[in-house]
Amino acid sequence: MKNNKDIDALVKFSKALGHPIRIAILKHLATQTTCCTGDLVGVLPLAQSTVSQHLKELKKAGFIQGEVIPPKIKYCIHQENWNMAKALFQHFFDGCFVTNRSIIDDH
Amino acid sequence: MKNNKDIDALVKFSKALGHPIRIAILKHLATQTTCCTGDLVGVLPLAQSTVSQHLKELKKAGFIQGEVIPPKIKYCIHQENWNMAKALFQHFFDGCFVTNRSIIDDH
DNA sequence: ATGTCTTATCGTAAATTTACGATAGGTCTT
DNA sequence: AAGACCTATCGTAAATTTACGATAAGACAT
Repeated sequence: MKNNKDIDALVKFSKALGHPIRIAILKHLATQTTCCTGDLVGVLPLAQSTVSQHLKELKKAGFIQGEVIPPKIKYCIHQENWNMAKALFQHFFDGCFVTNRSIIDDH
Repeated sequence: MKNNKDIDALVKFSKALGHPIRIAILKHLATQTTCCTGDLVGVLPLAQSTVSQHLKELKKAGFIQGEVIPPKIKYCIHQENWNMAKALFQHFFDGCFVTNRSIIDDH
């Protein structure tokens, strides 16, 4: 946790994880070999537009990616970013007790 | 990540981490042997009431605890819950991928 | 008791998030 | 070209979050 970019990333990831539906989506995606919006709509107690909105948030955070397979869109975990998020949280919880300088900007 | 209680806890922790000021507070608390509200107010670009509000959120999430040492209140990381959060995130990022079928079964 | 110091809470406005139905867009099939 | 299918986006209302100043609450000192 050395710079502001890491903090921003941590905040970004945390925000995305801060809703039970999005956790559910990620867990579902992680256990499916293939999964499109419609599948999630069928499982979640939400309107299609709302599910799409949550998918958009997860995509914006970098957790997932979509692949167009007409007429559907297959979603899956963005493995690289997933690992990055995992490392960020890990370092935060571990390394929060090692170095720190300025509270706002620890260059 | 077996039940809803874990998911709720994960969401609760994620929400608390979903704001840069709160990350800054946690990082600051983690490196101070002692730290009260006033110290944080002096360092953060926010009003006292706002800092107090963020501290309340962090306390609600379980990340921190306050000890009254008149006339101040000393805050510190709630170690037990901190470790619990760490474990939760770890299991979430790890355990979401107990199986990797992509090698055996494409799409 | 009064005043001081520190922090929490109240009241509020502005911004953001969440949810929905309706609609638009893109691709394939006929 | 028309229709069917799937998903994203738009417009929106309700709920939540964030920030502030003002005020209250608690403990000590005078």
